Amino acid sequence: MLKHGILGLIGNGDKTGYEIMTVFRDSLRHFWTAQTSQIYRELQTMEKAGWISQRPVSQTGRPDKKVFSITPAGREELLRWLREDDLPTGVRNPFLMKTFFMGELPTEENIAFFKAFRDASVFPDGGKQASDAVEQYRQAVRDPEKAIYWKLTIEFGRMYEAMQREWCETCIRELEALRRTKSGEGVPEADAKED
Amino acid sequence: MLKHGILGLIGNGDKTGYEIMTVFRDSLRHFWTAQTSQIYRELQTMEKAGWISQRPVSQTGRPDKKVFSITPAGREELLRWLREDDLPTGVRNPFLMKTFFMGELPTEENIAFFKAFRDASVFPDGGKQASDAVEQYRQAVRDPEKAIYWKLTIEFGRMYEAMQREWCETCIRELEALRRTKSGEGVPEADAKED
DNA sequence: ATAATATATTTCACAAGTGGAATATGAAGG
DNA sequence: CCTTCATATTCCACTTGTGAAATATATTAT
Repeated sequence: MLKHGILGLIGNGDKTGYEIMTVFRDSLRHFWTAQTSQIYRELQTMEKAGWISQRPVSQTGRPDKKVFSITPAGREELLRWLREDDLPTGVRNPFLMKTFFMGELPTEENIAFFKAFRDASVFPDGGKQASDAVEQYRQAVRDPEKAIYWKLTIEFGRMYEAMQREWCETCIRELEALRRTKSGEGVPEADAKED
Repeated sequence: MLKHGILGLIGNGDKTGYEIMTVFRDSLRHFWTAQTSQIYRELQTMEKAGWISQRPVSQTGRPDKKVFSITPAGREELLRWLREDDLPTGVRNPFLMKTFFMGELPTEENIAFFKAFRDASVFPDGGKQASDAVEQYRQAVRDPEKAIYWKLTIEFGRMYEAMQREWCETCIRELEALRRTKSGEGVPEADAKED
């Protein structure tokens, strides 16, 4: 997948490894993260596969750089990938993994965990920074239609965050109810009017 | 993370590699997937690390098996991991990666993609099968409090699916609007009464 | 001066995950 | 009888990702 992400970025215009790294860091981080080392490695593999080609550009006042362009074979591969319908495998949610085993810890600690998780956010600004990055990228690429899709990914990020917050609230409610049950253990049902 | 998931499962009661595989396949698949080979490999590493210990059990009518138990060191590690607060790195959403580059394909094709994605589901039964698995697992473990956390992970799955469907609807709406704009290009606004 | 920052790329050891095959046993179904 | 299924484990080649450092140049801030 990372390969194809990089391929797509180069497809939108020639880029150096460094530029690709900054795009991942600034614009795609809400749905994909990648180490610099990984990006440069993939670039090498992709060049060997003939998807992209390299052109050295010497600069004054800056280190020289290697500009990558997509080849016809690369463009073909990009379209093939976009059309391929292999629901990609491998869900992997570390937070749910922890949640699953939280019964090992005291309820109190878990309530605190969910409160912290609820208040954490990838979009602390409601996605403004991400939207700005898309806007900038759009001007560079000069294709307003593509920007629609970029915005949709940001919208997903926003909706995901909202859902996650809601889920955390559910968790907190459930655990607070559990806490009440435990503290009230053995007490004869004085008043069943509790909701 | 997989290591700790396996550790947690063994912490809930002795298990063979095969049993762990079935739990991942039947109950945790909505938030974590793992290959059999990976599970057995992790078991080896964990034994070397002293987190778990092995006990061979010969069976008649079945191949012999190796039953793993958690050690005191393993239990300690499990609690350490649960309390550790390293927001684990690495978001990775292949669907959003595709969405980001969909501008390469005709709008029509993308609408079809989102419709198919909207109708696909990990919980085609609304989570009933997962809930049943939890119920069964609860009876095996005999700790009703733990089941609360298991149900919370299923609830997350349900909310995630709902959110995803909603997002797909948004995508479809946006793209259908775009399609209308394109087909209506150059045509003077004959009737603005379209919704 | 000099320290930090931004640009730009490479290397390396390691950990984690994939996908497939191979091996073995007995039960159940046709 | 033969195949398929469920149990049970192992091995292997490969890809992907992590984390950290090393190297180099020039600008900007202290």
